[in-house]
Amino acid sequence: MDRQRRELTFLHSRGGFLRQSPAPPPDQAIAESSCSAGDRKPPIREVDFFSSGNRSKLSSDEEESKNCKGRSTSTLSDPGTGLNLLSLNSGTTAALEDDPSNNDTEMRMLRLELERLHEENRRLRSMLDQITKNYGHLQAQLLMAMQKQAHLNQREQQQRDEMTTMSSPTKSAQQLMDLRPTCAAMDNANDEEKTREVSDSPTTTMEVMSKESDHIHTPPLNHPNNNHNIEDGDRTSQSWGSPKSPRLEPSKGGDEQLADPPFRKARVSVRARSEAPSISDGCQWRKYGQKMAKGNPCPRAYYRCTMAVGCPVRKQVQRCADDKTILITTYEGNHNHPLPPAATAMANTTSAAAAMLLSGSTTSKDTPTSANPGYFPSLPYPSTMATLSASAPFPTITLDLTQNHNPMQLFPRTPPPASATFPLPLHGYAAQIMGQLQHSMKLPAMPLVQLGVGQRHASLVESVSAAIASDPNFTTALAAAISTVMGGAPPRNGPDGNSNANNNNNNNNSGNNHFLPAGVGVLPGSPQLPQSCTTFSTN
DNA sequence: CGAGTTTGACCGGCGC
DNA sequence: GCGCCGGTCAAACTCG
Repeated sequence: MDRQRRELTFLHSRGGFLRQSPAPPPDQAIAESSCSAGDRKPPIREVDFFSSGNRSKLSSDEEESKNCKGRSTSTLSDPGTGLNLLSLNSGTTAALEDDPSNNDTEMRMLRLELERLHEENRRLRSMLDQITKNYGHLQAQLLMAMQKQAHLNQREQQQRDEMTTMSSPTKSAQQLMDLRPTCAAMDNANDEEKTREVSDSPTTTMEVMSKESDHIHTPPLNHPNNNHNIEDGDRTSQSWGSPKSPRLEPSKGGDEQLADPPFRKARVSVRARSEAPSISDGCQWRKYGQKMAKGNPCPRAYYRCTMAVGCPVRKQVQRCADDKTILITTYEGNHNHPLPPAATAMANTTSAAAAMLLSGSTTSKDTPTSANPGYFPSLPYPSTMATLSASAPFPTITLDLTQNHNPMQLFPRTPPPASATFPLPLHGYAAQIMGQLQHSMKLPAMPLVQLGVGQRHASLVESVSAAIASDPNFTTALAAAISTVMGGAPPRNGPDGNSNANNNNNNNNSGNNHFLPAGVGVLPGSPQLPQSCTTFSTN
């Protein structure tokens, strides 16, 4: 901002054209100019480096980028913006006309200067993109290296343990317990080893991008009971932030309680634009606290799920410090009760995200049949849309719904192997949304389930592309579909997701605890809905 | 009057 | 050891 002010001051001194601006404070003026310019250029993708290390490491670049972005919107938000300012601002013109002797020269100088700044802006932007990419690659490499190393260590340790098992069974048992971190239930010993490794390593978060943030609020997903990967962890640690609040979840799941290692829990954070104070996600919440968090002028509210006694699910709601229109909702824990369909749909997505986060880091890349790709860089999504939280005390996956993207970007850029399942949580939504679209736009039914993923994507893309081409109301239909899928109600139908269970196609939400492989698309009417999940829709 | 919210106090972890 | 901070508790308060 200082930089922006300096720039404005600079321009002011150069041409004096800003002098005529009716007086909004610099910040406001910037915002206004940004708005008036129409922001025809997509904003720099926001990259969240939750890790303090990363943050500190990249802070300068980030700052630079922000400044760059700010400058971009204030003085050269897009090609020609500067000129537009000059030409559209009558006051400016008048100011320049007051000094006819230097008009041409000043104009030329200003143009040159603006062009130069624009170039610099572009350079910085590309630098930021590059840094983001590099960061992703490095993190992936680091994780892989750590996993390999850990795997080797574990093997050695295991061999040693086996040698001594006969004499000290207790110790082995204890070690086994220790191997159960957040992603507790693993299918085999190898997974447990990997899991442990992961929990010790920096957390990866991926930010899934989505679109139409104004209408979509993704539900978080912590979920649950269906998800083996998270269930144990959540059950054992129950309350979120469990290390600090062990009493919150008195006694449930007795057996698992015995082992109560202070391992991390996965969190699912959702960033979505919303003017509403909070998002309704199909669950009932009771506020139990509010705090001012450091570094954010907006208070953080704490909610607890009240749909069932003793439900361990918590959520935090806070507005983004940088952009107060962005609501950040963080979910933790698994519901221990059936959810309304509206909530289930959402929860499915969020739980998939959580599962992905947890199992993703526990799954080796060389296991192609795994349901989850191991690292976000391998995900077929633009890495810049994913926020990775590496330093958070809990593994956190952030679903960023604040960016506008083409609906097609819900799908991977490149189709994954046909044998793979959807690697990312939003696929659940995507599938549902597509289902809604099929319905609302009379698209031919697509047997998604039978198709391989690649085919599925291809079909979807083709069909939807065709729909877009043939139906100008696609956006409307998409919005309606999203509203429906989000569990909320399509604007015309109903109030909010809390009670609007019937709007959702997924009615089979109770009692089904089958674990949904992370990212498996949930189709409307899919019987494989998780029992408990957290969902939300817009208010 | 019950359910939900507000808000100051309290607790425990963590960094210095 | 101390202070900061995040998270939770619980009494007081509000609202329908």
